[in-house]
Amino acid sequence: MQDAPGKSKKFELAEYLRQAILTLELAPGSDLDETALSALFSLSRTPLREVFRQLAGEGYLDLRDNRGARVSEMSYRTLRDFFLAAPMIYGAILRLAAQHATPIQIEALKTAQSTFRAALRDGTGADRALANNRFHEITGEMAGNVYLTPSFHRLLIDHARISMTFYRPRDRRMVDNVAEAAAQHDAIIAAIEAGDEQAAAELADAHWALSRDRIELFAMPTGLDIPLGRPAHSAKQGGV
Amino acid sequence: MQDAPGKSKKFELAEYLRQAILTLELAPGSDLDETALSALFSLSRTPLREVFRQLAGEGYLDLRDNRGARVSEMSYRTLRDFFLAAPMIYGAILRLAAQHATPIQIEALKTAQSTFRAALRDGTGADRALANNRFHEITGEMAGNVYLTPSFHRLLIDHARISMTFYRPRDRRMVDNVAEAAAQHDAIIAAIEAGDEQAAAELADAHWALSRDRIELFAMPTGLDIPLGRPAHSAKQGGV
DNA sequence: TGTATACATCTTGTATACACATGATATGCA
DNA sequence: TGCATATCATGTGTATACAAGATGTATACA
Repeated sequence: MQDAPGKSKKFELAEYLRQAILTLELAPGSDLDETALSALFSLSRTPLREVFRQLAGEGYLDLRDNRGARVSEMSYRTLRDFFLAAPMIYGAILRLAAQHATPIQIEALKTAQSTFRAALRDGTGADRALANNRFHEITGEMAGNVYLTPSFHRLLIDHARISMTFYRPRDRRMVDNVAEAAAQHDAIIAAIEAGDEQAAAELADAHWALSRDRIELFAMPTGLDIPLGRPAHSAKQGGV
Repeated sequence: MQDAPGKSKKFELAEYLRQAILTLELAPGSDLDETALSALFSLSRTPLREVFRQLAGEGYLDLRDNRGARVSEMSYRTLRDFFLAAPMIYGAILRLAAQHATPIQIEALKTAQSTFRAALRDGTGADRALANNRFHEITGEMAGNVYLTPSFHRLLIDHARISMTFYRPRDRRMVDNVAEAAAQHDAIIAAIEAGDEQAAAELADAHWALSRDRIELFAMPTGLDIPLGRPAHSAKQGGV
């Protein structure tokens, strides 16, 4: 699966783990088996363990002495911490992005945005989350502040996982919400291209407000329209 | 030197490297020799390399493929980035610290502060930098926000290194400046203990303003009171 | 039946040997 | 003399073997 040595095996492994964690293919808190992964990627345990330590540093994994690696946890505590930190950090990132973005980076951002829109139309939830993640990572590169980047990356990791957790593609309001998020991305691109840092900062706030709304839609769904006494699990609703 | 196995050798090594980097004992950009360190800590290269990767994740080291580890660089760019990010992050940290600090943490902070004052009186520059670093690390623990912590730690690393670079213990104004910083620490403790987040946030700003002043004192020294033609390096000025 | 201890098994941690990449020096050719 | 290529030295990257620690199970005893 990953024997094409276009990049090093370590890089492939790290990339796989990152994607799998972002898309919840590897659930928060789940254990990673060194021997199994080592066999799967035909890589010995030595470099594999180095990758573990690196990903732990990036916030994807937790390492416990003598007891192996786990995908980093998500709790209600982290959700609260998340929405405290995210608007501040992201506001700063977009402000700096508007100041410093290069034409090449702006092109990359536009490309990422069309990938994101394509994922909204045709892709799976994982495609959508990864494309969205890529879009925001580029804004981080534009900002180019080494002191903000580490926290921003941690935020992006859990942003992807929170989105994967709370998004319901069957809920019309969710779909509308995400469509609006895509529109905000376009506005973000415009603000950055214009070098309008004030607009960029305001869009950052709006983008997180929308994200909070999405979670509230999940936490407070519309009531089920089913009379009492009729078992809910028999309410079949058809295909994809 | 480190054969007391109170903690694991890996931990000892990591701790040594962190301290050495914070105090500029290991200069920014300098190369680390795996074999030499491996011999020095009587630890094989395998665990040593794992420590390298971890410290790279924490921002102490840069890893380059096939070309070993280096102490992470400091440039004029990082200095600018630093003072952009620091007030925002530290303001948030102190705000949250004022909200969440536990009595035990407040005790730890007071202890750290007396250690810091002791270092000001009797200690070396390195003692002072490490004690100051510890003080601020505790405020980070108090805030307890996993998304802010990584950036805050990066800031603290370079804060220590910047302080070590720019502090002149022979300059009276520098000494006054640092004494005022110590007074601010006391005020920070008081604000946290009182749960006064507004005061804490304002102190964060003031603390960074003072730090900027310190660097300006270095960049713009008082003119040498020596007639032209007399070589500066012969101006001997006596002991510690 | 419940608890504690010893043993077996599995997993993680470290050391060592070797393979591979990089950079410096030397050698051949124009 | 200048440049290109070959060779070698140094140091990084990986695999494997073994040691040490942790967990689960079975047995003995209260």
